[in-house]
Amino acid sequence: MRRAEGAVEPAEQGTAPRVGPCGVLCEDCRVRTISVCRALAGPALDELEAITLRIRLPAGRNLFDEGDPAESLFTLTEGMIKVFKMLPDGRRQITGFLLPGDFLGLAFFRSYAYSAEAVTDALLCRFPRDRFMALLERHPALEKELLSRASSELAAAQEQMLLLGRKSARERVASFLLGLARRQGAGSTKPVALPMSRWDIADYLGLTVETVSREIQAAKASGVIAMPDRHHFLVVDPRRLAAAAALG
Amino acid sequence: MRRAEGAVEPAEQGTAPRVGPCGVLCEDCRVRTISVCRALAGPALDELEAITLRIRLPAGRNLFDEGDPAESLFTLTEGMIKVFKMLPDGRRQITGFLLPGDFLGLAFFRSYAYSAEAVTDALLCRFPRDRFMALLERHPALEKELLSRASSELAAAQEQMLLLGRKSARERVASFLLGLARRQGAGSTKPVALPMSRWDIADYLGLTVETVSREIQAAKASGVIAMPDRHHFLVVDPRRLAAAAALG
DNA sequence: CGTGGCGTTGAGGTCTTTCAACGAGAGTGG
DNA sequence: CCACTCTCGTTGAAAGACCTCAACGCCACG
Repeated sequence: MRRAEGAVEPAEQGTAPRVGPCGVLCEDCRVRTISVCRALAGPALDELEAITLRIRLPAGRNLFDEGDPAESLFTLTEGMIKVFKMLPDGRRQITGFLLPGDFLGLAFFRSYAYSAEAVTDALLCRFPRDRFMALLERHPALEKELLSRASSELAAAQEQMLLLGRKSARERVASFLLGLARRQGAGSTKPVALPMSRWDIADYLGLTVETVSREIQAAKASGVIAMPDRHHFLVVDPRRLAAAAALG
Repeated sequence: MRRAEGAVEPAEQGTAPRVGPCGVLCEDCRVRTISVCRALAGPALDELEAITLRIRLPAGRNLFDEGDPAESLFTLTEGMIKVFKMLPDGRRQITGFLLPGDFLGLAFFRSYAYSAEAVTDALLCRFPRDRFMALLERHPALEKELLSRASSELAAAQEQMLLLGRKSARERVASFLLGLARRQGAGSTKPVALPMSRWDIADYLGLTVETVSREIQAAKASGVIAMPDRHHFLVVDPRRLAAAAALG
């Protein structure tokens, strides 16, 4: 869990695409970056672009730790990031898995209240905190967008509290699979990516790996889902999966 | 759980204090209201005051239900409110207990994502949603304050996820008591109010009433806390209580 | 004085965890 | 190429923390 020294480069400003750490994908990833930032910043896009740094984070590398000074904010443009808190004795609770487009580091505090680590290789936009805050002053629309996102995150957090406090192991796993399928916009034929380890799933659902493994096997055996391999699944029976998730 | 018809009155505008449902406390509660709203609105106070309605909510009455159209936002000025989500079969998860000064109903959605109910008799300021949003447009400082509060709430939610997902019953109860004591700014001699029922505590900590009762008794028996009565406690041994809470 | 909600306590049950073993696959180095 | 090691994932058996069911005391209330 060493600190990220992930390749950092200033945002593209000239016309010719530079070859960065992303190699040939660089121009493509720039397009995606702009698309994600536009969703975030709207009319403030140009100014946001000007303070954007691009970061590549290899799988397993951590972005920052709980307690680190919160010097940057991020948006994820590609890959998956996990966000978690730990107890002194090593117990861990993953509070979220981030997908492209998600915002990270919304902290009005001096230091991060949680740690963040790459699940898969990831690409992020990094914004220096002070410059981002200055941008916020000039663009109320950006602030409103952030408030809206914070509001959504809060709703998701409350849903997760319901899961952790009141759902059985079977319901937790079903809810998790269903949520993942929905976020990835999967029909019942398209396989859903499950890139995180069973340990990560367990720490997200407040269970042990063994229980997670058993429940996934049970779901497979009952024909609710199918698994082409251990890191992809198909929702075979959405109705039964939803029922198993105890949707409220 | 009927809907709140709690006495609603327009905010004071004249000079002479009207006698409202709060009776003789009205002027006092107006002072408190303004103080709370100033913390929220800063320089926008006057405009906020102009759209403020005061509500009195008796203990046990609910303010709104999950799914209701989100027509209002609130701040609590006195008493305690609980916020919760439910599953179709009746299982309940309380996601927070609100104290005076706390903001409620921060939803950029059409409807509330949770229910809210008074734990004790409560006084609130109610802001019509559309007028509040219009105010937000004109006062970026107010928006920033909201973002800051949302950010704090998110941090608290993550802390609670850690509790629900990874802490033992003993640790949960200890964390809860400690958190309550801190929020009420209690020294080790001043009793801390515990106005909610054991059922509420259980639904907040993801436990059963019986387990909550047993753990509270155990804490009492071990001399970590003392209880003058069933709804107040004293932190006798802060160090041991903190240790029992598995602080991270 | 009966009734009902709240809180506590006891005994037994069960769901999840703990402990343990094993197979598959990836990376290493001789 | 082949041991060797390590992580990941799965499965089984046993243990335990918390839940369920039940009974009881207390207090407010009609």
